Amino acid sequence: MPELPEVETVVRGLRKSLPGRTIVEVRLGHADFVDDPSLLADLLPGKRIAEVARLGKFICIRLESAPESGLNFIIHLGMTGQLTVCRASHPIGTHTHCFFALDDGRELRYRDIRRFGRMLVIPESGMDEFLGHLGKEPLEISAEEFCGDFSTRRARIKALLLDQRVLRGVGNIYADESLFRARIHPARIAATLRKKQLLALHRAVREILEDAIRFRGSSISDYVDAKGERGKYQQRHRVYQRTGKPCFRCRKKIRRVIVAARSSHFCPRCQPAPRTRKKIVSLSRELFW
DNA sequence: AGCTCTTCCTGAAAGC
DNA sequence: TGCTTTCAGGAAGAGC
Repeated sequence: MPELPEVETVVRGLRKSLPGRTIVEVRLGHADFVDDPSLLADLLPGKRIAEVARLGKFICIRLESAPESGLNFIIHLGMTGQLTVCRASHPIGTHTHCFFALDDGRELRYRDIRRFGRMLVIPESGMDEFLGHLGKEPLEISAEEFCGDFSTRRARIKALLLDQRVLRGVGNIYADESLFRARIHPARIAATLRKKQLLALHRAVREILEDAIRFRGSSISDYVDAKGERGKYQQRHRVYQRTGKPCFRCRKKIRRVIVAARSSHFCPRCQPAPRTRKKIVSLSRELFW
């Protein structure tokens, strides 16, 4: 699934071919995930691509066309979205729903098997409001800000890591991998963590994401970059989808539990279960240990 | 505030 | 073998 490292890899790829190109035609197929399909088809043709950026898990393609102010073409890949650039003659894969023809004979294509993605156009003037719904960039947030944002929250740490209003870009894979690196159990209440643990987590999130970007992301099922190539970080996962396999640190079997309605993988020895009240201690043993 | 459940969707995998 | 069921998950919304 595309999370920050995968989206960053796609964005870096798009940056090599899109800036300077003009979109000449928009063709939409089964595109019910587009907020306003006719607006998209009306506004994009004739627009020149100025730059490509990443905002959390969103891809932001900035369009310019004097004398109007800029427009932002925003894409979220959801679970199975693929945004690639290829020759217009390139064979079309199944579930390819959007085509954006460019002025150099190539096409920006969007393929999305489950159609959990999202596409919208936002004028430059609306970007502040859009960004207001998103938390801080995990690669930019300082240790102080990170500790400040987490230390007062009574929610489970895993739920907060996944909450895009807290940090933008972390998803299930990197939340689990970061918690393992910081040796924190996913069900721990954020406010009960020691400063030292929050600092370790801040650092772990950053290191894991940077490492994953270096390996061009994780390809679990459908993720590919802008050239259609798979990532390699899935080979380096320490806990994610390793249920029953030995921990790389201590050899204890990796466990899987549901936290924040998401499967969460962790090492029961390296990431000790949260303390619980006596009454439910046996239940908690069963769930977390 | 924070949790759980539901919805969207398809394909892989498990169950029978 | 082949059909049916279950599950996975990012995000948003409902309800508690």
